[in-house]
Parts: sequence; C-alpha cells; structure tokens
Amino acid sequence: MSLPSNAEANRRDEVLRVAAQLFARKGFHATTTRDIAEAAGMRSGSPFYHFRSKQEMLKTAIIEGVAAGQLRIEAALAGCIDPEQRLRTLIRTHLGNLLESGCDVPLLLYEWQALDASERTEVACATDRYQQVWQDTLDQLVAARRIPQGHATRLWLFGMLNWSSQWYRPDGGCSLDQLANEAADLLLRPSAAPSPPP
Amino acid sequence: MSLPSNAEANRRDEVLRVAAQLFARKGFHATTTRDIAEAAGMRSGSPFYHFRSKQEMLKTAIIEGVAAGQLRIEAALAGCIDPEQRLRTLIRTHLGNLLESGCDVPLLLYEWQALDASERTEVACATDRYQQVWQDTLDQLVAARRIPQGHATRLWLFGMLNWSSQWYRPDGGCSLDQLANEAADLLLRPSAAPSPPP
DNA sequence: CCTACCGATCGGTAGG
DNA sequence: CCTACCGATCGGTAGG
Repeated sequence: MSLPSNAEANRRDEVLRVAAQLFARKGFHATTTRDIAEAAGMRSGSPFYHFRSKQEMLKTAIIEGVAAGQLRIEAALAGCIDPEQRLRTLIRTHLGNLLESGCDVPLLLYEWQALDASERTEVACATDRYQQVWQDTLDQLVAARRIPQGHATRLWLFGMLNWSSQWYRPDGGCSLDQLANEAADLLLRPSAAPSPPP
Repeated sequence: MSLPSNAEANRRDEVLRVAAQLFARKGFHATTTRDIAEAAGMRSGSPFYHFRSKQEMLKTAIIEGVAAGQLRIEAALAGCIDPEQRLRTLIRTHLGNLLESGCDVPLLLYEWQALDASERTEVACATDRYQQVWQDTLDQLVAARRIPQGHATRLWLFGMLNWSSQWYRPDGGCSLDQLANEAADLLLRPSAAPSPPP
C-alpha cells in the first residue's frame, strides 16, 4: 500500500477543479469526460486514473464545493452576534460562493439529479450542515419579529439567492455587496421601536 | 401544399407533451429521443416526422409552456385590481404553473441553456411577456410602500418561487394556497395606517 | 498518465 | 409513421 504522492493529489485536484467548472457552466450531461481531460491537459482516458467514473467526479465536486462554501461562511460569521448582521453576512457570503470567480470548486445546485440514491445521501449530509446555521439565524429573526413565521422561509431565501446564478452578470454594474443588501432589505422588517406602545 | 390533418396535429401535440414532461423530470440531455418515442407509443425514428430535431422539441416545449402559463395568469387576474391581491394571485398561479400536475406542457426553467443563440432569442420573447405583468404589479406595490425599492426585486421573487420545484412535494402536507400566501407575506410590509402621523 | 481500443448508445435519415 | 440503418460520440478499460 502506498499513499498518493503530493504530485498525484495535485493532479487529482486539478481534474476536480476543471470538472466542477465545466459542470457548473454546461451541466453534467453536456460535459464529456474528454472535455474534462482536455481542460486538465490530459488525454481522454486519464481522468479515470483519478476517478472511477464521471459520476464520482460530480459527487466529489458537489461535496467539496459545499464544504468550501461552508468554510467561507464560518470564517465570515466569526465574531458576529447580531442576528440581522449574521443574516446579511450569510447572504453576502452565499452570493460570493455562487457567483464570485475564483471559487475553485463552485456550488453545483442543479446537478445532483444525475446522482444515484446512495450518492444523493452523501450529498445530503453536506448540504444539511450548510443549512443549519441559516435556520438558526432565521429562527432568531422570527423571534425578534424581524421576519414573519413560516415553514418554508429558509427555502424561499435559498431560492432567491440561488436563482441569481441564472441572471447575475459581473459586468452588470451591480456589486454583490449591493445585491446582498437588497435581498436582506426585502426580507427584514424594520426593527420595532425600543419603547412599547402605551 | 397541404395543411396538417387533425390527426397529425394531435400526434404532434402528444409528442410535445411527453417530451416536455421528460425534459422537466430528467433534463434535456438525460432524455433521449428514444425515451420520447417510447412514451408517445412510437418507434425511435418517428418523432422526427413531427420535429426536425430534439432541440426543436425543446424550444417548442419551452415556448408553449410559457404561453400556457401566461394564459392561466391572465385568466386568474381578470377583474383583480388591488395590487396586493394581484401579487397574491400571480404567486399562486405561478406556483400552479410550476408544480401542479395536469400541466400538459410544464414550465422548463433550466433547460434553455441547451438552445443555441437564435432559439434563445425566440424564447426570450415569450418570457419577456410573462414577466411584464409582474413588474407592473411590483412597481405599484413599491409606490404604495408595501415592498422596498430595488433593482432586482422581480428576479428575487422569481427565484423564491422557481426554486420550489426543487423541494416541493405534493404529499408534504402544505397546499399551494398556503405556500403562496406564505411567500407573499414574506415580501409584503403591513399597509400603512390610514391616518398620517402628526 | 498515455496508447489504443471496445461496446453501447445517441441523434438523425432514406425509403417506403 | 415504421424499418433499417449510419456515422459520430460517449464512458470506460487493458496494458504498459
């Protein structure tokens, strides 16, 4: 038995990176393993030295993308206590995870349908963790009457944000900071006056 | 020259219907023309008697799906004046367009990427019309201070609603009426008191 | 990681 | 609309 060498691991990461970007841009089924090989500077059979199958590339890309996004969220949230500020930070960071170039492994939101049942279960574990901190923050804001109650609020919110990958263009003259604040303003009610009514 | 017979047109509609449903459920690239033929009770080459290519089936399905949804929206909105009520009706009807079974030709939100440039232009004409009535209603609600200003409000709203196709399950114990009202409540501020402050 | 290749499947067509 | 078929391409593998 031998552990993978550093060089080998780096090549594997490179394959994963280009695969994830192609999956994000063209979709899983519209991307061929030959596309991936070419983008990684390899011959057509070589990606299969690193991954058993195209589906395994997808599963790994989804899970690593979510994990990387989760790390960025935890870092951005460090030391942030106020629920409104936490929500704004979550929204801004999530938009970055979705839209900002330089994401080595982008979030792949729509491609999980190409996975089979057991792979979906693995992916669900990663996404459940990603959503937990959102739910906690939303619960606090409901308690503070900054947003209305509702079963689906977290899902509505993810929808708002995730759909931006269908329309956002970096050259559109609207920064992610602006967009993030606009989205938060759409959800948040003004905070109640500090003194109660007579 | 001969016009298509009724029987021929009916078969074409049947091909389109099953193609649209397969595209919606599995995605364009994961659906084969043989899947479509089988679902329509034909042999593998026969769909091409009605459509020049698989892409033409997709383009037609998208445009007809949007047009059918548009008709349902116009019918539901007839005689409805109040902006809040109009928004609630738009949301409820759009969720029906997305999620309700019995949609012969469902809305295909994500598959337009498989089209080429000229086909996308045709699709854009149909979707622009679909969005116009939404924008008008949102503008009225901004003027009435029921929702905050923002460049992207219509896009946030469509995101909220469209993402529901990723998580909504009809047996989940939540009706579309409930969901629609919850979504509207998330957006709408309470209307201002009728008398102005001193 | 490359060379060389395989079996399967795909979109699409000719001819009737 | 069916039969019969084609050329291209696909995911994946054996052997080195």
